[in-house]
Amino acid sequence: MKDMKRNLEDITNKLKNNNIRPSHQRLKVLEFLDNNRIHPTVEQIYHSLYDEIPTLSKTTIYNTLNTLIEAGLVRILTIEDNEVRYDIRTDTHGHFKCKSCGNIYDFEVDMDLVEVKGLNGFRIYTKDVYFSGICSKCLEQEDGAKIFDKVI
Amino acid sequence: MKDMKRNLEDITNKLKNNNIRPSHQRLKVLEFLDNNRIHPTVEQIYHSLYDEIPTLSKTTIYNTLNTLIEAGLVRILTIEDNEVRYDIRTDTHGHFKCKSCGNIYDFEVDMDLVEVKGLNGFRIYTKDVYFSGICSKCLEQEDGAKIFDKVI
DNA sequence: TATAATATTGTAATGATTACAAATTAGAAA
DNA sequence: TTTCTAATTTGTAATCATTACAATATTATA
Ligand SMILES: [Mn+2]
Ligand SMILES: [Mn+2]
Ligand SMILES: [Zn+2]
Ligand SMILES: [Zn+2]
Repeated sequence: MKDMKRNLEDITNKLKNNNIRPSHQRLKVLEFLDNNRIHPTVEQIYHSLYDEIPTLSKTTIYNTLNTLIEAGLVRILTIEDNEVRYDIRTDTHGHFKCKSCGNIYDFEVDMDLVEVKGLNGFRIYTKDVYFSGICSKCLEQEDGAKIFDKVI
Repeated sequence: MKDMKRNLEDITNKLKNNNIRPSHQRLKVLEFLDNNRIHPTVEQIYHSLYDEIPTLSKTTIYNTLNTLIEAGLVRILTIEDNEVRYDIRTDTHGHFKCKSCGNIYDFEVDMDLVEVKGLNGFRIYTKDVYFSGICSKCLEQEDGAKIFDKVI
């Protein structure tokens, strides 16, 4: 209870600090991203908030996300064709997509030590890492041989 | 001259070896990807081949690329929202996108040595790396201070 | 050459995102 | 609290990339 309120206050301040009016819709979108760290799509966010906000428009989700991205509070993930996802974590971290369940996991990676060849004289601003494979849950649940045979 | 012919023969064999009929359009698409390592978009490929093949349809470009991807001869790059690109290199390598000129460069990276936390029990199949910043050409050409001030 | 299988083409359909203007809401001022 | 104005939300239309589909053309083989 208290945590919920505190959290909402934090989110409100987060918006205010970035000169973004803390409207009901914006608070709900940011709260959803904070509570559901699943790198959701626009569709997922819209569908999840629709019960609470029956007048909600999908355009508002797009507008809000673009506003949040511009302010650096959210970042966009385009790890695969035809699915754009949104991440409330903006610090450097890697992403793993499970080919079986489709879930996207965060992982920690230190790219500072990685050696690269062919970028002499280049100025690097961002480093993104994207892995894919089968997550531990899917490996446990499903039959090992089955997964091994699956065409990837 | 001779190299061109040889190259075309190689491309034809490449298709045949993968049970893909070496049609005129397919040869031209693959040849373009081989000769122009710029990670082109569908639009770029279409536009470049249109002079040679006036009857060319954009659907053919899509069909051909999907066929080549399925055969593992080409891979798709979705390093940024709203631009899908295609790469004839299918071996593991990194990509750098210049925020100034928009060009995408290949670079060599050894991901085997990279340490990650949070993927215990995961089976990893692919590892992709995507950097962004300013390329050496743009740094040389433009005024340093100007680039530094530019909002990224 | 004749035939059947496959590829190409043009057009229509789909789906995600954006543009835009009207309606609503939030925040400051009175 | 009420009023006023600017910002936000909403619904609809427009745009753009990609795919579906059927007709036409091409290829491989006999
Ligand atoms: Mn993440
Ligand atoms: Mn490449
Ligand atoms: Zn999984
Ligand atoms: Zn550049």
